[in-house]
Amino acid sequence: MFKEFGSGGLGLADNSGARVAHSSELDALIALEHIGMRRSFTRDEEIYAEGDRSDCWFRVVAGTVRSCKLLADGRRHIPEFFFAGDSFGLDAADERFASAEAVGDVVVMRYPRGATERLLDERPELARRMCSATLRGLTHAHARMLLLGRMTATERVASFLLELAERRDAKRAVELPMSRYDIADYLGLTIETVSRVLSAFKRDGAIAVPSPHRIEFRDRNMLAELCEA
Amino acid sequence: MFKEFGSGGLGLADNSGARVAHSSELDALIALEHIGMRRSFTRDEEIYAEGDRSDCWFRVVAGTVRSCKLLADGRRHIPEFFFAGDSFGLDAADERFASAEAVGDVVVMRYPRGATERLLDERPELARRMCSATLRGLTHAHARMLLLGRMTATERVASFLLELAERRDAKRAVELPMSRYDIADYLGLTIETVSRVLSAFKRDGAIAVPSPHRIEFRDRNMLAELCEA
DNA sequence: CGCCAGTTTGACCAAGATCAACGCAAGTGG
DNA sequence: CCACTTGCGTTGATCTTGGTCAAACTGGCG
Repeated sequence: MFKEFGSGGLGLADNSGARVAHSSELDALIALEHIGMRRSFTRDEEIYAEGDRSDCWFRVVAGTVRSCKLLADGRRHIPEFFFAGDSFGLDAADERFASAEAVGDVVVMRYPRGATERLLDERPELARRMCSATLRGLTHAHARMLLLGRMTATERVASFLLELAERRDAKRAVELPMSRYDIADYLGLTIETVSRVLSAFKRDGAIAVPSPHRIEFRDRNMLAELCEA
Repeated sequence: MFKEFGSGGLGLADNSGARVAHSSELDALIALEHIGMRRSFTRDEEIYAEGDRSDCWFRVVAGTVRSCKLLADGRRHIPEFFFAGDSFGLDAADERFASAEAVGDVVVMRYPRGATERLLDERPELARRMCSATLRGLTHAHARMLLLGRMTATERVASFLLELAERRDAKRAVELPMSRYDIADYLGLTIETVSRVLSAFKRDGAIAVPSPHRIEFRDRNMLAELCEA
């Protein structure tokens, strides 16, 4: 069910686009790289906080980023994970709705908002790309609402594993860079439920779990059947 | 918590924008109106179906539209309602992810995709507006994920009432154009739970319900406290 | 070796779903 | 004009899924 992902890439690392960027587009992408700055973060470090001014956006170079939203009583929700090549932090409001944190060690490019907007004015092709990345993000958000609103715990975990596999282009196994807490808060469940569902999948021979952060697919069909609309 | 809404308007009916459109922008918006066609739909009529080619998008002129996603076993989810002034159906994928249906009698403007794209190429201001409407839609989607993933039934219904009131600019009372089924599928609950929560609010003096489709606020604070992050 | 964080497992509990009955107003047809 | 139906909405009783609380396991590291 997950054909569309994240806020997506913008093209440099984009291997899903049908056409190769022609030269003016390529120029634009190179120009974009010039206004960006490389930044590194370590595990659990905050890239930006809820309520910060959203005066820049990012692209993941390496590692995994989670965005987080906290409720007053401590309940946490993770609207999205971002992997290498994904953009994040491009926001309509000028205050951050959610924070962004490094799941492990992370390298990102940071693009200031002002310079980006000037660039977009000059390069309509780039603006187009940016817009369609946002649109893809919206599609993905809709798929996630369906998951959170109407799917069972089993279906959620199965969808999650397959989504991850597809995003990371993994056929036989998938690395889980995030903790059970992160997975639970992404899926609207508790760590115990996530753990139990994974154990059930293991029992049923759908997956193997050689280490808590690695899942091997044994019967991918079984998982796929669980989450098809 | 709901400061940002739907896929938003694009300007003609937009009273929230800080600046008045200057003349070239206005031209662009008028040009947009020229490529649109007025269409009417009656209660429960389908505006487009899941899987249709997404070769156009719409703006609601009057009435309420729901978008719908059906799971194989009949479970339904409503990712979004659209009211007068909201745009919908602008999609990244070229197949519709969800259908759109008229909640009651509805009038919409229909804009073909091709003509829109040509217009956007000529009018960067309009493209900018379009893009930021999409971005607002994404913010709203994130708020909805939080609701579906982490909020209780009581909090969901309270948020829903306040969201509706804010979107329709209603201070003391709000009209519910949709059925309890629609509300339930929007909030990831059942009709029974929605009904029970409304009854509880009534008992507690937070609202009055003179008719099933009209809610009057008696203690808005009580509702607000229930859903603040 | 023992500690610690993260994960798993088990026993129990509760929020919300399900199933079923009832209410109520708007049609409909005799 | 009044029975009868029909489509929603409400309420109540019971059940289930997933949450809560608590204990046990596991692998890495001082």
